[in-house]
Amino acid sequence: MSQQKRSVNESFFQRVYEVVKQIPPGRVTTYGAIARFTGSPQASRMVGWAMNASHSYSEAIPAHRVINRNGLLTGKNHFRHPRMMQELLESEGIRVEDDRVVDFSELFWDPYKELI
DNA sequence: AAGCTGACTATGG
DNA sequence: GCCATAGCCAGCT
Repeated sequence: MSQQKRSVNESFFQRVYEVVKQIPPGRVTTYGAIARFTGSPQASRMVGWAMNASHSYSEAIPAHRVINRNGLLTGKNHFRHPRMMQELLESEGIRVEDDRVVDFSELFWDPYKELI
């Protein structure tokens, strides 16, 4: 029973990680898009929570490629250094101005379209 | 144990 | 176009 419940929880986090891991370098996506793709359209907060928990995950999760729907780097404060998120993005060729991804709509990576 | 919080988002005024 | 509200749900107090 409890094992079943745990597997459900793992499934949600697992799915989030699986999606995030497949974001190509130089592209970004949103919490909402991942939440929709993982089956809980309104659970975008949980996606952020999953990113917070991604530290204890065995594999590296490119959490810096997950931003909010406005293209803002809302999660930067949760990195080891607040500027790390922007630096990682810029190292992939993404321009960031004032905590916002430039040309966000063009760089947006939609799991539904790209992942099928 | 019940309630608050939060790396969000959509909607309504 | 900004502010308030509500839905979501795991973890923390």
